[in-house]
Amino acid sequence: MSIAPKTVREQVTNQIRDELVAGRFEAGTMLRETELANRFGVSRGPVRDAFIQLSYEGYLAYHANRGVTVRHPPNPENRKFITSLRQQIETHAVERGLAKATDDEIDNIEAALDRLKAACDSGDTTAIALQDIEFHETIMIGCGAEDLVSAWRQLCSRMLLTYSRLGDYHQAYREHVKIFDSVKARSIEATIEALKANIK
Amino acid sequence: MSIAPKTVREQVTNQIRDELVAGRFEAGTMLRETELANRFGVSRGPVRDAFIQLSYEGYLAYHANRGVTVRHPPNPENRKFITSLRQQIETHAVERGLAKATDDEIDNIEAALDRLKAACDSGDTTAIALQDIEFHETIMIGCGAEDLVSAWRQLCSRMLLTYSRLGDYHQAYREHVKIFDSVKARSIEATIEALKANIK
DNA sequence: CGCCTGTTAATTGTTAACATGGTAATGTGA
DNA sequence: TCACATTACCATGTTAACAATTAACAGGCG
Repeated sequence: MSIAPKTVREQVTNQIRDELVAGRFEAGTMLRETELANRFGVSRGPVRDAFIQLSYEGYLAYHANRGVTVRHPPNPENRKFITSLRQQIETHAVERGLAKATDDEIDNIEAALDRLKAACDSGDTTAIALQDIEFHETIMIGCGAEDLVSAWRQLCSRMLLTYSRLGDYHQAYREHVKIFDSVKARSIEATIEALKANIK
Repeated sequence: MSIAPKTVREQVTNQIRDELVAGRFEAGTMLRETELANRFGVSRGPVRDAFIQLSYEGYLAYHANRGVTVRHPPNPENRKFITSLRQQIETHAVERGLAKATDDEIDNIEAALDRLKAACDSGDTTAIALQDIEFHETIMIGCGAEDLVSAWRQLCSRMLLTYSRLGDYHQAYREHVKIFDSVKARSIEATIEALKANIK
């Protein structure tokens, strides 16, 4: 269920997010509604909506009457702390909800894993970063933790601004396979173990 | 620095947020752009912007082409977990940044405390809830943790949907005085202690 | 009788024009 | 030459009209 973006706003939002994660804009850069609207061939409305949304996803900073700027990635110390919070949230979700996950939801997670594999095979680091996070999100939703997803996403998003596990992303993929296998086996302990090995 | 809402969007956003925290809308209720736009005497644009923003603050859930609904407050088990995360974030902010807080920032925190006092004196529980959270936010910003504020806010927001420390809000106020005194004395340990006593 | 399909009313999605505000360049005075 | 006020430009803020989508309902078919 790779959400097919239907509305113009979603397409614009996704496109800008992709470019942000790809590092196309330097941190601190001011983004202009008109410029992006022209580039995408749409009006300023959806671009505006996208700016508000991406601000609250953590990628952009909003300044009234002055537009948005690209946020700086978190500093190393905060990164460590954020990673710890992320582990706690995903662990909590698995502990509380893995047992209740339906087969349908397991299928969704497997589909997310497939998309991650495709991204890894293509070598497109931006796609890998986004699919990586989406895989984890699918697990959380499968565990019935939609409640925590938005806060969790806030924490992860900006980490992506310097996503660079590029070293060996096939290793990263293998870690995710391991996570999925544990999920499929409905083993809470093994899943948490695998998650901890992956989130770092 | 009680942010004076300048744009229509900010006013609309604040107004809707107030009503949400006040419990004016039942959880699951669908909010209509036109209705609110008429009530506030503005066009649908700013209301739309407010919906997107409040969705990402955690109060509303967005459904493409079908508008927004009021989110349900977190269940008791998640509440406990969220409270723990909140404590960790505020503690982390204080540990890393209290020493570097400038006198100006201490003044801002004191101003926030004054506004909380005014709210308590008035007995307006909605205002108390919002000033409570704003006081904590001001501390985090004072400690240079803007980086973590948006995720932190996501966690707190929905808790407000059932803010009910109403029992004795003068006790709550005293707790905040204690926090401020520790902050002013730049005592990291005492501040963390006071925060832990307050966040529960 | 139940299900499917076409229509309709209502709501959100999008657009382009207009209003407002901020920034930076320009010119004036000391 | 520098400080400061003025002004012009450009970007965002807001609006209202128009387009697209949805869900509900009515009619017809199996």
